[in-house]
Amino acid sequence: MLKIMMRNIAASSSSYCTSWRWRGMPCLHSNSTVVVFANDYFAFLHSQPSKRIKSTRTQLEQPVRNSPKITTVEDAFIVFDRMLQMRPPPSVVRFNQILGQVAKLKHYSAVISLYNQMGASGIRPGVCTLTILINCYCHLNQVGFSLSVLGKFFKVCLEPDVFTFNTLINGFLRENRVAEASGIFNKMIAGGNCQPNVVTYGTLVKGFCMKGNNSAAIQLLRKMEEGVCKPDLVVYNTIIDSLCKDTLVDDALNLFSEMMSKGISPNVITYNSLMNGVCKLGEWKEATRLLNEMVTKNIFPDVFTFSVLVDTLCKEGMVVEAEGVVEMMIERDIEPDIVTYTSLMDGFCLQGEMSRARNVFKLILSKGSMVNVVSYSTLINGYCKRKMMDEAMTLLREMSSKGLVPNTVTYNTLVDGCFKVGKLGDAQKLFSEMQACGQLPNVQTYAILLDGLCKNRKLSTAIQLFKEMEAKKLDADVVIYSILIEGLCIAGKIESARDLFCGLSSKGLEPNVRTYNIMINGLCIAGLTSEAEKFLTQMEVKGCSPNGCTYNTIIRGFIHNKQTSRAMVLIQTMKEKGFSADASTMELIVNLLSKDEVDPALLPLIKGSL
DNA sequence: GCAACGCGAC
Repeated sequence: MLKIMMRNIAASSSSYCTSWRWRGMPCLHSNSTVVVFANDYFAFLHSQPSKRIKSTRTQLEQPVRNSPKITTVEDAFIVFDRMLQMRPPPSVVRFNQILGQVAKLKHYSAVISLYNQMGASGIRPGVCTLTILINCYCHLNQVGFSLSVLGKFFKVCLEPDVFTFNTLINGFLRENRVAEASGIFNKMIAGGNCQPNVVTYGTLVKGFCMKGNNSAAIQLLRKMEEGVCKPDLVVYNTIIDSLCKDTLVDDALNLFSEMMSKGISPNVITYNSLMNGVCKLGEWKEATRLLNEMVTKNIFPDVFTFSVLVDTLCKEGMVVEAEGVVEMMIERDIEPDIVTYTSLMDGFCLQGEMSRARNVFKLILSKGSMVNVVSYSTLINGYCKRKMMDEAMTLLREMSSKGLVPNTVTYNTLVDGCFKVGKLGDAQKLFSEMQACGQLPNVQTYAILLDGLCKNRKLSTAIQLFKEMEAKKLDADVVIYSILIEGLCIAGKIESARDLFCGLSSKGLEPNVRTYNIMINGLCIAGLTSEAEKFLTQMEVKGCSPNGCTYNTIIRGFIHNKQTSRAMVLIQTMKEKGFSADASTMELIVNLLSKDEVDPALLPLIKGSL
C-alpha cells in the first residue's frame, strides 16, 4: 500500500524530473522510497519563489536602519573605539546596540571586553547593558559571574527587569542548576512588580526539555493555558522539537495540530523540527507531506530544512543525491552553511570515500572562517573508521594550530579509533591529553574505553575503570552494562555476565535489543543454546522485539553446536518475521550443505527458507 | 531605541 502511494507521488512529480536535472540521479527508481521523496521535493522547489526576488522586496519594504549592521567583531571594535572617543559620548543605547550585535554573533568574550572598555571610559551601563553582559556569561557557562553582575545593578542603583531575570534563569538552566532557576522564578511570582512573562515560561519549558523531561514541559504548557500568560509559538516549538528529538513524532504531530487549532500558526522552525523527526524515523511519506504542506502555507524551506534533507540522504547512503540538493541550494541562493557541508562530508565518510570527503573539507577551508570543531571531528571520525589513524592525528594537531579546541567528541572519536587498531597506548595517551586540556570525559568516553579494553582482552582494567566511573558518579547506562556483559562473555565468564544482565532491572535499567543479542551470543558461545532460546522468548514477552541480528546470532549458535534441525526451524521463523540470513550465517549454511551434513529431509526446508 | 526562550552536522 505504502509503496503504491509512493509510486503515485513519483509519477505525479516526474515531469519535474525532465525539466529539472537532478545531477547524477536517474529519474525513477522504483525500489527506493528516498528517491520518490526526493522527486516530490522537486515539486515544491518549483512553487517556491527564489530568494533573489524575495530579498529585493524586503529591501524596498524595510525602513533604513539607523545603526550600521555589525557583521564582524573587528568592525565592532573599530566602531566602539570611535564611539568612546566622541565628546560628548553617544547614548548608552548606541553602545548596547553594538554589544547586542556582537552577542548575536556569539562572540561573548568580545562583548565582555567591550563592556570593560566602556567602564574604563566612564560610560555608565544601563539595565540592558548589564543584561547583555549576564547573557554573555551564561553562554560562556560562567553563570557565577552573572551573579556578580547582579551585584553591580545594586551598586549603580539600577533595578533588574524581567529581561534580566529571564536571562539569569536561562543561565542557571544551561548549567543544570534547576533549583536556582526555579528560585528566581518563585521570587518573581512572589515579588509582584516583575511578573514572569511568556519568555520566562518558555525558558523553563526549554529547561525541562533539555533534561529530557517532556512531561514536565507539557505540564507547564497546560498551566500556561489555564493562566493569563498564554503559550506562544516558541513554547510550542520548543516542546515539538524536544518530542521529535526523542522520536516521539506522533506526540509532536498531535501537539502541532493542537497548536494550530488554538489559532497559532507554525513557522519554518516548527516544520524543520517535524521534518527532522520524521526523517530520522525514515518516514519519507510524512516528510514529503510536511514539505508540501509548508509550501502551500507559504512557509519556505531554509538552510536548516535543506540541511536536514542533506543529512538524511547522506545517512541513507544517497550521497550523490545529497550533493544534488547542495547544488540546488546554491542555484537558489540559499547558501549552504558549515552544517550543510559537514553533513555532506560525513556522507562521503560513511561511504568510505575519503578523498571526496577531503574535497568537501577543502571547500569548507576555502570559504574562510567557516570551519569549526564539528567539521574537523567529522573528518577525523571518517579517517578513524577507515583505520587511517595517521591522517586523523594530523587533523587533530592541525585543529590546534587553527585555534580550534578539540572537544570531548573529537577525543572520543580518536580514542575509539586507537582501540579499533589495537593501539592501546595511544588511546591511553589521548585520554590523558583530553583531560589535561580540560575536556571532561562523558558516559560515551567511558563506553569507548570499556569497549576498547574488553575487546582487547583487558577485562580487569575495564572493571577497574568501571569502578572509577562509579566513583565519579557518572551514571552507567544500559550501553555501559551491555559492554561489560559482552566483556565478561568474551572472557568466558558467562555466569558473571548472566548475573550482571539479571541485575539490570534492580538498577532501574531495561536491557535493549543489543543487550539481549550480546547475552544470547555469549550463551551460544558457551554452548548454552537452550538458554539462549529462552532469552529470545523472554525478550519478546517483555516487549523488546528481536531483530535480524538476534536471529542470526542464535541460528549461528545452533549450527556451531551441531543442532542443525533447530537452526533450520529458527531460519523459518526468522523468514516469517521479515528478516534474512546475513553473510556469515549464509556461509555456515553453505558450508553445511557442501559437507553433506544436512539431513536430506531438511533440504526442501532450507531451500524454501533462503 | 538596546537585552531574554525555539530548528540542522561529529
